[in-house]
This record gives sequence, structure tokens and C-alpha cells, in this order.
Amino acid sequence: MDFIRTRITEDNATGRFGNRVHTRFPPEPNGYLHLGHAKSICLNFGVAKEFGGLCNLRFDDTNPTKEETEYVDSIREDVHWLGGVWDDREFYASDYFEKLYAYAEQLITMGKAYVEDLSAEEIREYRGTLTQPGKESPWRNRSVEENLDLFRRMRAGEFADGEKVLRAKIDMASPNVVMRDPTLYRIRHAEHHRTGNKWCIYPMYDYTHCLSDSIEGITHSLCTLEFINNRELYDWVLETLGAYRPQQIEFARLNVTYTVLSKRKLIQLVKEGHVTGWDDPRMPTLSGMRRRGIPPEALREFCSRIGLARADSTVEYSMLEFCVREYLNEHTPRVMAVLDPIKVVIENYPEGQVEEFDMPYHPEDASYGSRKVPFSRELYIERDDFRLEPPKKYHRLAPGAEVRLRYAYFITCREAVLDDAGNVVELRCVYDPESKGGQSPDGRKVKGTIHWVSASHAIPAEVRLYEQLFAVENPNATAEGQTFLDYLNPESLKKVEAKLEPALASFKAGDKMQFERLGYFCKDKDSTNALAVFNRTTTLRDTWAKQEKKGA
RNA sequence: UGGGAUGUAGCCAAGUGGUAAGGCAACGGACUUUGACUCCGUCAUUCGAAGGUUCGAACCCUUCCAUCCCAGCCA
Repeated sequence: MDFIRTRITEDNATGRFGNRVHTRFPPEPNGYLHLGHAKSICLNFGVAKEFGGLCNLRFDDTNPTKEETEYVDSIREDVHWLGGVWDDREFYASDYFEKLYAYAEQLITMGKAYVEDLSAEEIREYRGTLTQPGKESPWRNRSVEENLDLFRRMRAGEFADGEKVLRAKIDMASPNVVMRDPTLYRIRHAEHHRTGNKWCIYPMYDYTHCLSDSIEGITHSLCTLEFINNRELYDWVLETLGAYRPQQIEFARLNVTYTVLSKRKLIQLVKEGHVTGWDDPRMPTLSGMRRRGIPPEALREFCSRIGLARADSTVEYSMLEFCVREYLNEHTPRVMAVLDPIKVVIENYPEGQVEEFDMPYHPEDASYGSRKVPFSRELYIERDDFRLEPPKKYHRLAPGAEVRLRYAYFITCREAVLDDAGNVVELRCVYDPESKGGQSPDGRKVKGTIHWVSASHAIPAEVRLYEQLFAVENPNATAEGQTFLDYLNPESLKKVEAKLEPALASFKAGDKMQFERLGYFCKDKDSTNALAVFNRTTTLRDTWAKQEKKGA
């Protein structure tokens, strides 16, 4: 059990929150959700479920200049997709603006907040530095009456953006910079995606978040480590207002190798066109991963496997890959596709003859059923499954070598036809009619089994082969004069024209399947009636490739 | 150089005074009509370092070192 669940268990044992467990997932609708959010979603919704509690979905929309409804729609969809259930508890910080305002007046009345006339730059200067205390503003000791009047006029729109702010009166000498009279409200004459033009003053995060948690009766407010300094202010606001106080607990945010998980960087990738959009299958966004074919179950498993702690950490991408393969291996039909076709002619197979083989969709799960796959004289096999000069231990096709065509026949390569440039353009083979189904009555063994597709029955498709978006483990660690964009992987997307077995025609966009011996794929929404498009979610583990590479 | 947080294997991560779980990766091997899957095995004499307390320390104490976060009218 991780430290957060341990803590909740303790709180329940002491009855601190009356055995209630109520969490919330509080995204700001200023971008799409990504893998880092998945950790938070799994945690918040997971904890609530495990302890018989509830988890709210709350949009932290206090900055009208950055937030858009497009983002709230995508967030709603992504959380739901990942398995978050919030019933009717979909809240918005902006729903609380009126209450927040009343609390602010209360703070002023208590002499705990004041209207500041200093400019942003002056405030910064007065704040001091990390090693030097700040100094008090000349406006810090205005009367309650004057503060109240000014604050009301701020709300009424009498002042321009930046002219005034409301600050908490705490301690300009605090070693915690967050406590040096933090800004509570700023003036923004901007349209808000939900409240329109009703407001021109907007509350800041520190002030809004704690009160929103309080209003919703949250028990455990889980957030990432960088907010640990803000906890003192979180507690201060609620305590001085005498409001119900949830417990904030911080955990380490997720980092993953070969990717970036910062909204700023992701938005840049989209806006500058380095990817096709937020849902580009190379993006670590939930929508991107969904389109890539990564199932939510795999993401949830990943989140539970990476654990939860307070130490900064970077999880290897292979961990995610493992979870994806683990799930897809069990839950996906097998099918045959040739991505880099080379033609095979079976010389002793009658011209015009077509046989159909019944092949199971899943070798270990009969409930997947089967489909018929046509076999004929001319086939396609994978270019990589043939070598003119096979290396040691290569047990696929080569001149003179015999191999099994999956679920069909044994074939032996008689001859490779080359073009002028020396490229293999066709393989002339013979088959053993006795080996129908893939076994020979004389009991002879063939080491290799390769996949294939009947040439005349094959349907064409575009297959998009993805690799890591970044070529280095940590794109955030930039050398002098470089940005993370300098580490983009030029090979991250390769499109190939593939040949598919006919049964693939019945798959729909979003369907996931394994192309035997190649990897897991997902039919893309870009598919048209004329051309199907598939995304490679991930390859299969390939120990042969690894072995061969090592030998080379 | 103020304050806060964190250091256990290549990567995550348990462990909270009784002699270093587990997963991923890696490496061997078995099986195999997917070189997949599955299965078996190997992988920390040592827990950031040095001292100290104790019969006994990754856990307690002291000092040191390293990394991360904070000086938005962002969240």
C-alpha cells in the first residue's frame, strides 16, 4: 500500500473525516490530458472507489485568457474513457465565483486582505528574494472600509487590468515566498468560457483551490509535489476563514522516458505542426494514445505498476509498452498483414486454384472464432522473411530453405528473381501438398513459420508505423542553445503500403488487432472506403531482431 | 547562499530496530504452427557518504554530499 492510501486508512481509523473519503480531479481546461494526468486520474478515482468514497471532476477555470470549452469537452471524454466516474459531480471553480467573492470580503473585513495599488513589477521588487525578506507595501494598512470600497469597485469594473489586485495580508518576511502577501484576485476584462462577461476580477489558484475543495467537502486533496510550498497558504486561507479544511497530500509527478509531459511543450508541438494534432498517435495525450490503440486498461495497469511515492522519478517507456502488450495479447484477434511485400510464386500449385483455410482469430481463446483465408499460387510474404544469404540461426526463407506458411503449407524456395539493381523482386517456390494445414505426415520439422497473404485476394491499406516521438531518453535535458524540438525523432512516423488478408475489410475504425508476428494495430479514423488506414500501437517483442543486431 | 522535499539495482518500488519484497529492463534456458505468449533460472553481502547509539541499523542520532521545487496579476 502506498503512503497516500496508508494515510487515508489512518484517517479512517481515527475518524478524522468521519470515515468519509472524497477526492477530486481538478484539471485546468487549457490543454489536453496526458499520461501525467492519467496517474492523477487513476489515483483520485481509484482511491475513492477503493475506500467506498467519491471523486469529483472539477474544472479549475479561474484564468479566462487560457481556458476554452474545446478543452473541457476533451477532458470530459478522456476521463470517462480512462474509467473515471463522476456521476453528476461535474463542477467548475467558476461556479463558486460568487462564494469566493463573499469570502474575500470577509477576509478584508477581518483585516486579512487588502487592495494593492503597486504594479506587478513593484510587487515583485517588494517581494524580496529567496534569501532576503520582502518589505511591506505602502498600501498594506488601508482601512477595512477603504479596502472594501476599492474591492467592490474592482468588481464593478472601475479599474483597468493590472491597476489593482487583492492581496492576503500575511507575512512579507516569511521564508516561504508563497506566504509573502500572495495575490488573491486580479483584474481581467476578459470573457470567461462559462461566466461570459459577468466578472472582471478573477481569483487566483491558491485562493480558489482550497476553497473549492472546502465547498465540495473534499477530504483528501491530492496534488503533485510542486504544490508543497502552497500547502501553507491552502491551510492559512481555510483556517483564517474558519472553513472546513481538507488535507492536501503531495505525490511525485510522472515522467516517462522519450517523451515530454508538460502542457507548454505539448501545446507547442501541436501549434507548430510538429504533429498532426492533439490526438496524433505519437502524442502522450490520452486522445493520442487512444487513437494509437492503447487501451485504457493498459494505462490503468501502468499507473498501478509505477507505484506512488514522493521521490522524483522517470519511468522507462518499456514499462508502458509491457502493459500495452500484456493487455492486447490477451484481448486482440490475430490476423495476417504483409507490410513490406515480396511476391512468392508457388510453381507446382495449379494456376487458378484457390483454397480456403479456416484460421482461429486467437490461438488461446476459441471464443474469438475463426475466419476463412484464401490461398493461391501467388502470395506476398514479408521482405524481411527472406534472405539471399541467411545469417546463422536464421530460420526463415532462403534459397533452398523450407519454411511453413502459417496454417497453410510448407514451401521451399527454389530461386530468387533479382532485378538489375540486385533487388529481390520475386521468389520462385514449390510447396508440399502433403503439408496442408502446416504439418507434414513424415514428421519433418521446419523451424520457421511466416505469415502471408494471397496476392489476388489481398486488400491494400496504408499502415502507419510509429516510433518514439523523441530520439533521446530525456528531451527535457537540453544542451546549450537547443530546445526539446531539436530531439524530435525524424523516424517517428513511417507510412507503408501494406497487403492485408480479406477479413480485415470487416474491421471498423478503433478496432484493435494483432498482425501476426508484427505487432498490435488499430484501425484509424482516417480510413475511407477506398483505403483502410492502420496505426501500429506497438511491435511484438522481437528477440530475433535483438539477437541479429547483437551479432552484427 | 532562505525555505521545503527527496536519495534502496539500469528504471519504478516495498521495507519504519531483527539481518534487503515485487514489477519492468537485461541475461541464460525450456516450450512453441507468431523467433510472440507462457514457464523456469540469474541479477543489491548492501540501502547517497562518513561517523555515532545498539547484541543487532536501510530504519535512531550527528555531520556532510547530491538532486528537485518556490521569488506569475499561471496552475
